[in-house]
Amino acid sequence: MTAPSAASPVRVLLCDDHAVVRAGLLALLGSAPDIEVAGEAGTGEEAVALAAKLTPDVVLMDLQLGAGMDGVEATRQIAPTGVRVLVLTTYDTDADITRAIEAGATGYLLKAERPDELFAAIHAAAEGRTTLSAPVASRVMARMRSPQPTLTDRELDILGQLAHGLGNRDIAKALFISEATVKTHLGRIYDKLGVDTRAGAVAVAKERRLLP
Amino acid sequence: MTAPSAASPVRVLLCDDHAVVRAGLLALLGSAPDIEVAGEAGTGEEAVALAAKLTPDVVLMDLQLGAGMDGVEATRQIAPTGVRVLVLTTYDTDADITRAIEAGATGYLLKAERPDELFAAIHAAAEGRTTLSAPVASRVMARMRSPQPTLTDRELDILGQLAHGLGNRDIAKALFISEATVKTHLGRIYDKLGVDTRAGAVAVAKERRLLP
DNA sequence: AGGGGGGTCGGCCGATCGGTTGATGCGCAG
DNA sequence: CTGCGCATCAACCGATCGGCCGACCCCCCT
Repeated sequence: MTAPSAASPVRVLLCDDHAVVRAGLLALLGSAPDIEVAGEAGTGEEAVALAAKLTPDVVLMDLQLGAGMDGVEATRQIAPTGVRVLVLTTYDTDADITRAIEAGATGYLLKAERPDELFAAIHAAAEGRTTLSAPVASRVMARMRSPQPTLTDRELDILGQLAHGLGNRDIAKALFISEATVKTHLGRIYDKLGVDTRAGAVAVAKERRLLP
Repeated sequence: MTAPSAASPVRVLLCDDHAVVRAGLLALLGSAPDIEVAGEAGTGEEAVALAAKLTPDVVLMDLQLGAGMDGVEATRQIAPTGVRVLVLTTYDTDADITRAIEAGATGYLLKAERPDELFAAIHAAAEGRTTLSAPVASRVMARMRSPQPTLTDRELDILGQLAHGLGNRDIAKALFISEATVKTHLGRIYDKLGVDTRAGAVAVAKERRLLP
């Protein structure tokens, strides 16, 4: 190791909406001598504020934060300030990974990861190095090889209404466009999702977590 | 308190597929003097085996356990042995709550709960008393007042196929029944879910986690 | 100026869906 | 025995969907 273990510890800000998980992480990280928990946040808004106030070395960020700002949005606001964001979440969905990375996350770990990997990843993140959990790395590579088609914002709008079970006419009214336009978008959505029915599109959308 | 705090501590078995959460809970519960972690399990199968071997006072059970046996099934196997099962999970979905309770869970806590509530709930569970997180209790009460319609097994079959985006003809073929029967079931499913389209049914099904 | 991607429309038509009514057989509790 | 719930099937009809054309506009980029 080139990094001295007796040097100043890495200061970490926890962000998770589950109090039990926060408390658990707090206790867990407390057992690592060279890691210090500088603060805790239960919401995205709190995380952004505390990251600015405490300027920790690393923010440990969950993506699902219940109501309000989600982890991706919080990451998008924190990353530009120079504070490293290490995502620690449950899901390894393509959409989550992509959004987190393009929001500026330094690393992406799964909660299923071994604790010592978590410690290592925190130190890596503090130095700006990227760490990805194995399944995440795999998915990233897979995506590189065969790029998934990306839905446009408008297509996601249509998909959102579709997931509420609305018919074409109602979707049209909800989005202030004509029914013909809805059908055009739907056709493209089917193409991109590899599907040919509404129900199938909703299923794939829920599966890939394309919708909130 | 009638319970002496200096008496033998409550022995707890952790079951969660996330190593980080397990380690965190381990550290967290270690800080409670009258709670002792007797073991950890990362899968349902492990939990069942360890519950039989260690006979802890309480099993802290997550419902989502990744692949293999889920938390409900594990609970169903552990509860009859007399070992209390305290569910500690993320979601407060009607379906999850119902299934866990009817599987024999003694309590149902959310990970968003405060740690001291968790400690209290563990002690309560050890004595056979039930603890429910506030949102869970609310949902249980709401369900009591206006009982949600329950889908029959067959209807869940149809719903499962529907969630794959199949058309009526394909659903019929997949389940070895006639298209007419599929439509009859669908009509009842629409009624029960308060919906009138296939896409809507899929959305509600995914929302309430009626499907695996 | 040209080109491309995204969003917006319209029309057409066959296939499918959604709703309804009615009927049969089965198991189970009162 | 007699309901009752559940699963199964049939036939019908209007409404909707899905797929296929082609078209226009706007913005960004080369």
